[in-house]
This record gives sequence, C-alpha cells and structure tokens, in this order.
Amino acid sequence: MNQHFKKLYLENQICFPLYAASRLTTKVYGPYLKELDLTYPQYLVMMVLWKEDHQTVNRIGERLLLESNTLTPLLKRLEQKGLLSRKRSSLDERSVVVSLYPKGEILKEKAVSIPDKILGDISGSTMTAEEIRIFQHTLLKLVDALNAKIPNDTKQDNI
Amino acid sequence: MNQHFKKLYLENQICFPLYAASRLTTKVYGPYLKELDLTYPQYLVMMVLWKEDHQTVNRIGERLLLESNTLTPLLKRLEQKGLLSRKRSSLDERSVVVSLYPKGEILKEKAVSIPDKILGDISGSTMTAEEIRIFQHTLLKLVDALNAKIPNDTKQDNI
DNA sequence: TATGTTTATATCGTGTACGATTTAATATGG
DNA sequence: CCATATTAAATCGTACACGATATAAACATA
Repeated sequence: MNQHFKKLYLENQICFPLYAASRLTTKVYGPYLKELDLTYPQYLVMMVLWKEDHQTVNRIGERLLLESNTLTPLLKRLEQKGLLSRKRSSLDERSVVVSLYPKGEILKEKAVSIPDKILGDISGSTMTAEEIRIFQHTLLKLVDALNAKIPNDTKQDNI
Repeated sequence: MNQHFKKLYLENQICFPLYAASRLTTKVYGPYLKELDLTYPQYLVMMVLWKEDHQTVNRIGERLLLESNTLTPLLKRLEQKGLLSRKRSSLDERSVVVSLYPKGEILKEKAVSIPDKILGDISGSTMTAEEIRIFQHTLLKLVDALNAKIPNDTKQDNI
C-alpha cells in the first residue's frame, strides 16, 4: 500500500479540523444566539457595529473578510428585524452606511455575556487557558498569512 | 463600563478567526480543486472514500460530522459526475452504500499532490513547521471537545 | 469636457449547512 | 406476533458563501 496516499487522510491535514472546528463552534453558539434571534454571521456583523457604529458595507466586509454578495442580503435581514439602517452616503452615493437602531444597540447588553459562556463550554474540557492563548495566537497568524495569500482585490493583469 | 464590552471585540474571541481561517483555507484549495472539478466538501467526501471504499452515508457523516440533509444532495452531485454510486444495502434497506467508480478512484492520483501544495502555500509565510504541528494538535483536541459538547443524538462509536 | 476606468453595492446562480419533518425499514417489548 | 420505538435517508425551508456579472457613481486624464 502506497505510503504517499496517507497525505490524503483527514487526520493528516490541517484543513478538515479547521473546517470542523468552525462549524462546531457555530453550533455551540446556537442556543445563545437563538435567544437574540441572530445567526452566527449576523452576530459577527453586530459585533463589528457594536465596536464602531456607522460603517459602510465595504468596511464591515474588510473586518469580516466578506463581500457585498454575502453582506447585502444579510444586512437586509438585520434591517428587517429593526436592528439597523442602511442609507446611501450623501458624500459618496456609491457607499451604503450601516447604522444601529436603538434596538440593535440595546442587544449588546444581552450579547455581552455570551463570550464567557462559550469559553466555559470549551474550557470545561481538556483545554487549558494557556493552550487556548497560544492557539489563538497561531490562529491569528494563520489568518493573516492566508489573507495575504488570497488575491483579495484582484488586480487587472490584462491590457 | 467600556472595558466590559471588549469581550465582544472580534480579536478577543476564538470563534471568528476560526471561521475566517476555515473560509480562507477553502479558498486556497479553490484553484487546485477546480482542476478536479470538485468543491471542498466534495473533496472531503472523496478523501473519506479514498481511504476506505463502500461506506454508508451515515458512516461518511460520522467522519465529516455531517448528516444526510447535507450529504444526500452532495453525494447525488458526485454521482452525477460519475465518480461514485449510491446503492441501498441489501442487508439493511435503510442504509445507502456509497462506492467509488473507477473514475472516482483514478481522481485520487491527481489529488495526492494537493496537500503538499497547500502546505507550501501556508508555510511559505511566518508559520514554522513546529508551530503548525502544535497548532494541529490543539485543533484536534478542540474538535474532540466541541464534538463531545454537541448534543449529537445519533452517536455510535464504531461499526 | 468627453470618455474610459475604477469603485461600491447589488444581483444571480450554485452549492453547502442545518433545524425540522417525513418516510420506510428494522429492532424491541409485551 | 403485533404494536411501538428506533434508525437511516431523504426532503424542505432558511441562510449563508462566493464566483461572476451588472449598475451607477466617482475619478482620471487626454
């Protein structure tokens, strides 16, 4: 049996556990976010706005590494829920500025307890706090490295 | 007051970088998988079958932490491509056994070079091999911890 | 100033994810 | 045995992701 096919085993790759961990953490958030009537990506957008209100779609996308094709429908749903407004900027009619409504601002109060609950769910197991800290550090480096690798703003190489 | 809300910053959580890293790695796979005419989740299913052929939908789901609501349509697409077959088991008519067609088996030859290419893409940056090794170890522990946390009613250990 | 280019969103089509439900087959208890 | 419970897939509806394309505003420059 060929040794070199073992590279194709799930356990020997970094990508699958990353994919699995991402989906599983989202599931752990599930019950907490259900109380806020938010999905996980919607929660991420709200966190961006809780930190700094009145941001354009583009700017929110820079934070979350998402583009308008994903954000526009998502933001419309949050607008529908009465959490935020989407208004064309008067300075630059191309941009849409997203701003929190009071209802969206208030939701922050309910959300603030979530991170500790999640940490409790995770660290109750075999993971130490130190281990998580190191892990987080490497994870951020990985994201940066990957992000630099992706042709984010595709430059025109023709003409 | 303000300090309290810093827990809601993206940088201070583990979930967002996990989510971002997962999506970014999938994108890094993009060009390589395009040559095989596979999506990333389809590639994962193929890896499961390359390691061990003739598995039920349920068993594939145990490996990938996915269920039939996701797998059934995905497997139908792979069947459409002529990579595998889906047949009801004669022993247990409830189960569907998935088996590779020669075309699916052959694809393994083209896929085997992908892991090294991905590793090259990632490790070309600031990440050391040792760092990646430790990271992978923690990641697997995290997946186990999370997986144990999720109320998975249909949890069978083996066979 | 006319015109071509870049930029910010939006739209569209395909393919996951996943909670909830449905259907059919098998296992089980009385 | 039969009635009931459990199990394996499939189906359904909603919500992302994302490549590709469209549209309109702002910009650049000859």
